[in-house]
Amino acid sequence: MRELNPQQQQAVTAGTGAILVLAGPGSGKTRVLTQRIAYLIGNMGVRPYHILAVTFTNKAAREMDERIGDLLGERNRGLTLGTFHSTCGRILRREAQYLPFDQNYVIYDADDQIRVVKQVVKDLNLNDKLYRPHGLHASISNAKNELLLPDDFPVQTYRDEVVKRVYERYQKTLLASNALDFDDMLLWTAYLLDQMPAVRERYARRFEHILVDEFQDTNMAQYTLLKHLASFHRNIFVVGDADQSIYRWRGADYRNVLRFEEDYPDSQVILLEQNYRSTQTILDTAMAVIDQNPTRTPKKLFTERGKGQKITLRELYDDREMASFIVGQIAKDIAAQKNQPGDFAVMYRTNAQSRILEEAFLAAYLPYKLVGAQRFYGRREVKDVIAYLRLVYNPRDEISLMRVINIPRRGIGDKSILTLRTYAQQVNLSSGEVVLQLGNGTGTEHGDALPNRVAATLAGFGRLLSSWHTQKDELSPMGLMDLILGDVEYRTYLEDGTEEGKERWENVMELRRLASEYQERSLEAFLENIALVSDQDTIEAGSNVPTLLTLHAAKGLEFPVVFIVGLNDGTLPHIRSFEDPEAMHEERRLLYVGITRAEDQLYLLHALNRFNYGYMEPADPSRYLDDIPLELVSGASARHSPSTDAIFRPERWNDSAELREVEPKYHPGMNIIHAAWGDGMVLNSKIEDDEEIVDIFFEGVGLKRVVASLAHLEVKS
DNA sequence: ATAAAGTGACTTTTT
DNA sequence: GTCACTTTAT
Repeated sequence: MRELNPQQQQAVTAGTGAILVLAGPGSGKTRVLTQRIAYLIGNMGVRPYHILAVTFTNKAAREMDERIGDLLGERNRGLTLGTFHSTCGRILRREAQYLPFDQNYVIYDADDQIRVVKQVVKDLNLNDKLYRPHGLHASISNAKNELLLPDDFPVQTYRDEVVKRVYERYQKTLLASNALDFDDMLLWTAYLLDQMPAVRERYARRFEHILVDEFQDTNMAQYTLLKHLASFHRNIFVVGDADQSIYRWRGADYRNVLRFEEDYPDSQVILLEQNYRSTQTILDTAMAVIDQNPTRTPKKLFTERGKGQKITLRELYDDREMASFIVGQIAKDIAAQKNQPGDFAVMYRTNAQSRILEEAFLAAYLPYKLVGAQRFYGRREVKDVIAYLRLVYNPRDEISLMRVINIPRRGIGDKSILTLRTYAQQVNLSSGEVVLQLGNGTGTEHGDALPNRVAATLAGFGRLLSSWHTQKDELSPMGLMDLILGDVEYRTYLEDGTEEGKERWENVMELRRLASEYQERSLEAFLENIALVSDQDTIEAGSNVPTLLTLHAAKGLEFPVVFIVGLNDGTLPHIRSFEDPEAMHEERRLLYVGITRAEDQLYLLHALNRFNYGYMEPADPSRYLDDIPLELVSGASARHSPSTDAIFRPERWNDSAELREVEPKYHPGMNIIHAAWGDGMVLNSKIEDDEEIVDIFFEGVGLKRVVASLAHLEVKS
C-alpha cells in the first residue's frame, strides 16, 4: 500500500458508493483493482463471497486472481471473479428454470452463429447476395447489445423488416437447439434480472461490492446488468479510460462513463495520470495523437522516467521492405545485446498484415509468436471433435449435428438430412432427438414414418450417439473423446497419407491434451471453457521471442520496443471507417493504444506502396503522422528524407560507386547477395583499419560478419 | 455421392 | 491472393 501514489491510494481506500476511476495507460489500474479487493477483504472486513469483479478477457481475470492470491493467500476464497460472459454463463445455468432454455445449453461461436443465419436465409427464401449473412448477423448482434428483442426491433426500412424476420427466426433456431450466442449470454442475464425481481434481489443483496475493469468497453446489455446487480448496495467501482475504447463495433459505448455519472450523481471520480510504463517522449507522442479527438476529457499523462530516446518515423518502399527493416532492426538490437528477443512487439491494424511479417521472420530464422489469426479452435478437425462432444452433451444442438452427422462419411447425404429435418419439424422434435430415439429404440414410430434406408442409416448413427450419451456421465471429457474417436475411426478418416492429414490428427491430439486437464471436471466445464477462451487469453509470456499482434490484441500489454506498421491512410485509419466520424475517432484511439504500449522505443512505419487485393498501389502516409511534433522524432526530417531513400532504393548506391573508400559502402537495410550464403540484409557496417566490416543477416544462415573487400558481395537491386 | 474445377466475395478489429 | 461456396463431371 505504501508503494501507491496518492491518487491510487485514494482509489483503493475510497469508501462505499459509486466510484469512477479514470485510468490513463500504464497508470497501474490493475494494481488499483487488486489492491482495492484486498483492501475490502483485509481492512473493511467484507467477505469474498460478497464481492464481484468482472473483466473482459480471461487473461485479465486470471492475472487479477493471481495478484489477489499473492496479497491475501487463501483469504480470497469465494470471490466471484471472471469475464462478463463466464459470470453470466454461471448465472444462466443456475437460473435456467426462469428462462426459455435448459441448464445444459451450449454456446455458439462466431462460426456457428453465421451458419445459423445462413440456414435462416435459406429457410426464408431470401436472396443471400442481397442479404449477406455477415451483415444480417451484425444487425442482430447490435440489436441484442442494445437489449432489443425481435418484437422490439425498430422497423424503418424494408431492410429492417427483413432483419426483424431473420432475427426472429434466428432466435427461435437457437432456442430450439438449446443454444446461446455470445450476445445472448449478456442479453438473457440482463433480461432475467430485469424481469424477475426476486432473482435480481437475491444477486443484488449478495454482491455488496462490484468492481469492473475496462469499463469503457461495456455495451448497453453489460451496463444494464451491472446496474441491476448493484441495485441494492450501490457499491460499484469502475475503472476505465475512454481514450482506450476500441470495441465500438462490438456494441461498446464509452458514453457509459457519462451515463454512470448521471445514474450515480454522488459518484466519486478519481483520475490516475501518472504513467509507470513509457518515457515522456512516447507519452507526448501519444497525447499529440489523441488530443486531436474532440469531446474528450483532457488528461495529462506524465512519468518520472525522463525523456528517453526519440521515436523513429520511417517511410519504406513497400510492406516487404517494412518487414525486412523490422527483422533487421530486431536482429541488430539482439546481436548488440541491446534488447532481448521478447522485448519486441510488432503491431498492425488487420490480421492480414501479419503474413508478410511472418515471412520475413521465417526467412531470417528468427523465431516469433503470433497472436490470433488462424485460431486453433477454428480448425476444421478441432471443430468436428468439439461438435461431437457438444452433441453428446446437448443432442438438440442442430449445428453440431449437421456438422458431424456425415463425418466421416456414413451415407447420410443432403437428401437424407432434408428428410430428417422435415420429419423432425412435423413431430415437433429436434433432429438430434429423432436420431437419438431411433438409436436407443424409443422411436420406432420414427422408423415407420421415414423411408427404410434413411431410417436404417440414421438409426446406425443414433445407436452411436445413444451409447455415448449414456456413458457421458461416467467418463471424463477425455475418456468420452477417446470413445468417440475410436467409434467413428476418426484417425483413419483424417490420416490420408498427406502431411496435412498428419497435422490434423496432431491438432486433435492437442485438443485431447487440453481435455486431459479436465479429468476432475465436467464435460460442461470443458465445453464452456472452449467457447469462452479468446486469442487474447492465449498470450503468454516466457517464450522470449518477438510478438506479432493486432492493435486490438495489444491492449493491456506492454513491450520495451514497439513497431507499429502500415501507418497509411486506408489501413490506419482503416478505409471502412472513413465515412463515419465516430469510427474515425476510434481509429485514432487505436493508434493511441498502440503507442502507449511502448516502454522505451517506438517505431512508426509507413509504406510508399502497399499490396491491395493482389496488386501494388501507391499509398499515402497516415494522416495521424502529421500530428506528431518533429522534435519528438529522431533525425528530425525522417519522413521523405534523402537518407531514407538512399537506404531503401539500393539502385541509388550503384550510381554512386565512386564513394570515398573511408566511408562504408554498405548500409543498414541494404539487400545483398553472397556467393555462398545467398540473400542477406546488411544490419551494420563500419570501417576498421581501412577495411569495411559488414554485419549481414542471411536468410537461412543467420548473422555473419564479413570483410567487404574479400566477400564478393553483390548489391541486389 | 463425390471430387474437381470454377466462381465470386471479401479482408477490421472479437467475448 | 485467399477462402468458401457452387457448379460440373465422373
